[in-house]
Order: sequence, then C-alpha cells, then structure tokens
Amino acid sequence: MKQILYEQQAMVAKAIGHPIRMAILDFLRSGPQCVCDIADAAGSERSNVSRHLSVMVSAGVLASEKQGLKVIYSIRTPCVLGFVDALGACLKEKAIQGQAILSLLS
Amino acid sequence: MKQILYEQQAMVAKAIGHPIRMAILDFLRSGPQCVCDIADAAGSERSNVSRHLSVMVSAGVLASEKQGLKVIYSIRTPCVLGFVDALGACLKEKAIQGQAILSLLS
DNA sequence: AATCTATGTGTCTATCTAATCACATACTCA
DNA sequence: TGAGTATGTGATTAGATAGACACATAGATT
Repeated sequence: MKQILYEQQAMVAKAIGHPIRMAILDFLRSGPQCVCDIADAAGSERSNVSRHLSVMVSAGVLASEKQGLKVIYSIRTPCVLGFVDALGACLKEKAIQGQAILSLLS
Repeated sequence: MKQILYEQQAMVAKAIGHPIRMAILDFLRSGPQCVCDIADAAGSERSNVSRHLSVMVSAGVLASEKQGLKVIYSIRTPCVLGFVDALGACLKEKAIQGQAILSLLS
C-alpha cells in the first residue's frame, strides 16, 4: 500500500535529480519558456533537453502547452518549487556547518 | 558557478529518488535504527540496503554512528524530512485534482 | 582463542539512463 | 505549395545503477 506512495515520491525526486533538470527548473522560475530557450539556458542540446523535459512532464513536475510552432513548458504547481527550495535549505544548512568548522581551523 | 549548486541539489534529490530509499527515510522518522531493522522494514536484502544507506550518507541525507556491533543510521537534519514532506504535498495536490476530475465523470 | 553477529565490500549481471546524431513531424510564412 | 523553424523520436553508444551472492572485517560473547 505504502509502496505505491514511495514509488510516486521516488519518481518525482528522480525526475529532478539531475543537474540539467535543476537548471531547467531554476530557469522556469522566471516563467514559462519554449524548448530552445530552455536548451540555451541549460547549455545542452535541444533533443537532449526535450527528453529531460518529457521526463519531468511524466513525473508531473512540469506542464507543456503548444503555442503555434513552439511548445511552452512551465512549472506545474508552485509546490514543485517548494521542494526545490527545501533542497536548497538543506544544502545551506550543510554549508553553514562547514563554515563553522572552517572558522575553528583558521 | 551555479552549476555546482545544481549538481549538489541533484545529488540530494537523486539520493532519495528510489522507492527503497523513500521507505528507509519514512522508517527513520521513528528514530535512529540499525541496518538489519532498516532492511526488515524496507523488505530488502542487507547488503543492498547497506549500499542504499551509504549513498544517502554520501549525499548528506543520513548520518551514521557505530554503537558496538551495530551501526545506527539517522536522518541528518530535520530539513531532509521537509523535502520529503514537500514531495508528499505535491502528490497530494495532484491526487486532489484527480479526484475532482473523477467526480465530474461520475 | 573460538565463535557468533552485524555490517560493509568485491564481483558479476541485468537493467536503466544520458547523450548524440540523424531524421520525421508539425506548424508558419512567403 | 515550398522553404524554413521548432520540436519530438528512433537508434546507438557509453556509462551508471540496482540487486544478488559470497566473503571479509569488526566487535561481542563464551
């Protein structure tokens, strides 16, 4: 029963567990964007980015909408940014601990 | 510059992006536990669980401490659970949307 | 010391993932 | 209609990952 929940959660976590995908999410904070702009921002190839995007759509992290020739991707719900920010908070905490250790050594 | 941040964030997300690891985190909510109890709770083999645990320690998600014959694993910082809970919130939101669609069809 | 228990690690295999290239498709505009 | 642009997808390759088993190690117990 809980197994299904774990799988769903893992799917979402895995969908954002890649540097390029993190870069994409960060870029999409500024609003919905088309694939080629996303690819430029992420510094990766179009086809590759297209695949990353489709993984995130499957996981329910992103939404896509066709507008003429372009396909516009956006963050599906604000709570997606909630867990990205929670990730950042964790790293920040670790960095602060590291800094404390550093100051003890200097 | 930001690249390093993305990699760090992705590392943490990837470290929890697996059903067994989710189960482990959920189990560790109840407090620090030894490997064999974690393995039983996760329903997986010891050696396998041991590897999952070490991945999460590397990512900074878990902490480990040796107590006699046993090694006790614990959640390194509360904000890790914040991240997991944010994941859950996202799924909940999606489920509620799904339920709304369902009620429109019935 | 001999043995038992809990854990980690080497090795192997099967599977998944990411990246790249070429190409197909869908749509726009002249 | 034909050229051009944006996107997705098949095929391939290289590399990562997960799981299983046997075994090594560290510490406890007798």
